[in-house]
Amino acid sequence: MVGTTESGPPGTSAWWAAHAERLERRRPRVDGLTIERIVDEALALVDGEGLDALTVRGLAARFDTSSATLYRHVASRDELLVLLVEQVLGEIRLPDPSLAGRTKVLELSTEFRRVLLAHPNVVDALRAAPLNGPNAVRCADAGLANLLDAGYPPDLAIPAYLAMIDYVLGSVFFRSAGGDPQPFPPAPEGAPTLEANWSEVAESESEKVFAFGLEMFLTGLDRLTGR
Amino acid sequence: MVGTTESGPPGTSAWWAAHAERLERRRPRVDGLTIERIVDEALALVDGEGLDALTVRGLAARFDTSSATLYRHVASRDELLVLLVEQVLGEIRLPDPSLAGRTKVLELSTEFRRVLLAHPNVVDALRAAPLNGPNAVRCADAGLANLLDAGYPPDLAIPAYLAMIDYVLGSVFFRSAGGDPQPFPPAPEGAPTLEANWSEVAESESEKVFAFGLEMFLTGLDRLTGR
DNA sequence: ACCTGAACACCGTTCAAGT
DNA sequence: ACCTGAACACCGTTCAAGT
Repeated sequence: MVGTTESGPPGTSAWWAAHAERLERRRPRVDGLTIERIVDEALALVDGEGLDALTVRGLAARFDTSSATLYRHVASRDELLVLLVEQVLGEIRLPDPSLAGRTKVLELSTEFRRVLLAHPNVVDALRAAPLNGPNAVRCADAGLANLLDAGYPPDLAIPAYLAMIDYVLGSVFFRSAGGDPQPFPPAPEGAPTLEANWSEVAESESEKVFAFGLEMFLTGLDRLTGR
Repeated sequence: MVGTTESGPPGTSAWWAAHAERLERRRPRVDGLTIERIVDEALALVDGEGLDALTVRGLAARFDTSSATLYRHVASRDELLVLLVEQVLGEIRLPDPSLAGRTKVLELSTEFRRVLLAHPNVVDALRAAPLNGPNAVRCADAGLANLLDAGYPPDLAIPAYLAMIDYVLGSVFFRSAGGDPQPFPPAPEGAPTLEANWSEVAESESEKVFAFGLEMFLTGLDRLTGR
């Protein structure tokens, strides 16, 4: 991308600041492309065909143009991933502030998971770069605030916060980018315990498993804090 | 790979059966290559340079040969990923059977996580194909057996089992393939709650966070089962 | 100043031609 | 029968040459 001022790698705070400036300074282009249109199209492409299908060439083709032309709007494929993630995180609706803390904790976790499952092919991009976009920061702050609001002391709320983020990500892992429909659990041949419980294991709904795990976790927290 | 009998996609039970047969039928090759040597080298490559660096051409180069030659031993890059995953899962040591059930649950989860963190670049390959290899099946069966052995009834043990696998995977997500060193949490600019707790958040050890989450989860299970 | 065809250094995979 | 150079259809990214 010609004329880009140095701003560090995509996704860093410095890059986000420079990005905001670029958006303000921009003038109309003859090709009619904007970052917004490009990211929208990229998300449609990734949702439909997977993260690997997001190639600069392929995306350019959707606009009937060449990769070189796209590079006048986006500095790299990595930058595209950063913008894609921020766009998806923007779909997360924070719980009503007036709700009880524990309810907000449950709701935000479930909402985070819902949005990731709405865009499973984007999940891998979450770790491609730092998560310093406005939407990421907004959600990250709310997550910790909710736990504190629920009354858990900081020395429990903080590890609980970090553990819950891991849990949400793990709960979508096998259904995310490039994932086989059912990689796990394995066929139970040669696995006596799995075989004996196979119908219950195979029929488990991931939604219910997630809610169960979340509830167990919070119940443990409650017991530890004497509730 | 010439002469491969049809056996379904890599990672399926049918494929594993055919794979075992192939290993038995094989005769020495003039190039001196074996699947074992290829997988060992692939793992070294992935551990050192990431999953994306595992290219058929690049791997062939490590044996001073061409990609076409490698394709006489391995049918596809996907097959390589399946074998890589199985190799890594083979490093998981199951807990001593004589230990208490709850202890075994904690130990196996921690061991699973340890092995994944020893090969963070392999983690993504876990969902590339079904997990029906002998090592995967062995570990999967032990995981459920341990929970039942701990005394949790099947209708709790099964969702607990599935939730715990998700949790382990989530706990390594941000440190796995292609992951930035520290993508999360974000820099706390504009995030008042994160900012107020920043030193505690930033200094959290992922090992401790993981153990905390696991303990909370099992404590919740204990309470639900009246313990 | 802005745009882009063509090139560079890569991919996974196949197969005809060699031994 | 076994092996592999060369090709096919792709990548991300750059830049000289055009307008």
